[in-house]
Amino acid sequence: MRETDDRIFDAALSVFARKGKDGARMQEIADEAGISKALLHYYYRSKDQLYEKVFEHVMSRLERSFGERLMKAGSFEEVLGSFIAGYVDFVRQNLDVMRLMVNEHLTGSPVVAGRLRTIMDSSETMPTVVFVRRLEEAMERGEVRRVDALQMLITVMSSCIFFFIIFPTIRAIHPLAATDSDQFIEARKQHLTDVFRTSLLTSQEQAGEDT
Amino acid sequence: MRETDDRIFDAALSVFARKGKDGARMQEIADEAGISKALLHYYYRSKDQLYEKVFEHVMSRLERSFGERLMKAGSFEEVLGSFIAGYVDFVRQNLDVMRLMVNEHLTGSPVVAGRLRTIMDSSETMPTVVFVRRLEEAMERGEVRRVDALQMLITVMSSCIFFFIIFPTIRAIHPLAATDSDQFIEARKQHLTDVFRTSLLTSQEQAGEDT
DNA sequence: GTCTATATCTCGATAGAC
DNA sequence: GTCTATCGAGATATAGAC
Repeated sequence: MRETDDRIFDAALSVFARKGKDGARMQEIADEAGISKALLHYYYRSKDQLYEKVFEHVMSRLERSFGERLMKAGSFEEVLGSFIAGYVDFVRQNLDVMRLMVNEHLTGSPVVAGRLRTIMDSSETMPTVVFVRRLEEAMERGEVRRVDALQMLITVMSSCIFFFIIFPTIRAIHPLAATDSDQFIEARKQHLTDVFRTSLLTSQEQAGEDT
Repeated sequence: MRETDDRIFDAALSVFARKGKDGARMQEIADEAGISKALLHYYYRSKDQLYEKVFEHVMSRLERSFGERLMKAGSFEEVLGSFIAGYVDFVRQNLDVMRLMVNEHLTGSPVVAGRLRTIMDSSETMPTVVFVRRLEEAMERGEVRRVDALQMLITVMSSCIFFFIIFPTIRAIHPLAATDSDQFIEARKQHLTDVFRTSLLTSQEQAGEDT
């Protein structure tokens, strides 16, 4: 059996992610961790401190994710494919992290924006940072047509993340998602890679056009 | 000064959207509506009933939005442009509606999925329904290359919605969003229309390829 | 470290005056 | 219709035994 500390952490992340900071109940976290409410307070004096801790950890998990893999990619086409696959997999394996971040944004907690800015600036291996740099380089070389690189980043990220949020609804409208979600997710990676590759890569026959 | 009823409704939508159903506080709603907590209970017996009412209204607002406009569009290229512009504008003008729906999904409330299914089936003027049908027709005619129409819908919707969720972060990384958000949003419509048009429309020189 | 029991506070909801 | 005051449930947090 794992350390109590770990179980608390996972339970807290899960509950905070679903209910938000205010909606979360200490009792629910304790239950999910299989301990008493008192013990929960023994480890973390208050709900605020527990949330703080969870949020810290989430941010660091985001920071060191799959950036290195991207650095190694050769062509921008490879970068695009790796970014999409890596991002989708990361979100799938860290659903609660994603939910927590979304919740943070919805509640308008001022913490997020400032922190993300710092991370984006500092970490040279942040996948998002690598993606933008590689995209800009590829535009320079004429490998891809000219677009606003940051807008492109936002578009690709949105497409990789948002469907996880509304998955219950997607289940209701897409047959494959209902029957085999893993297969649906793989199909989605394919679809996204295809859509954005087709949109970006300049072939000889296709003249570049900008905004 | 508007009807008390209206003020309550707007306040409730706003607070529920930010905090979720559990996280929302009746006191906060009362404050935002500029009335006492007691009066709030006078209008709506319980928090559950208030939430129910708000949710009902939100769903109906989604249902009859900008579907008619889409029906009139001629080519699929027009459909695409109208859908993106219409969707982005709808979300911008109904931010709380979007937040509420996202919150519903995060909390795993079973209400959403079932309801959306019904709406998607029933309403022939739902923008999303129109979009998918028009896309499929355009593929038949060879006006656009073959893709999974539902995946495409998800991708376009994601790109139109998600950036509103993470707007605080976007402010921190995109200069235009920080200085003039309206202008940023217009630029985003342009970007999305461009990206997906380029990806989908088959020109003579460009052979269709599928998943 | 972990529990049960309890103190303390906050929230949803009601009573009753105006 | 609107308020102040308050009840009772349920939440966070603490005390104290093991």
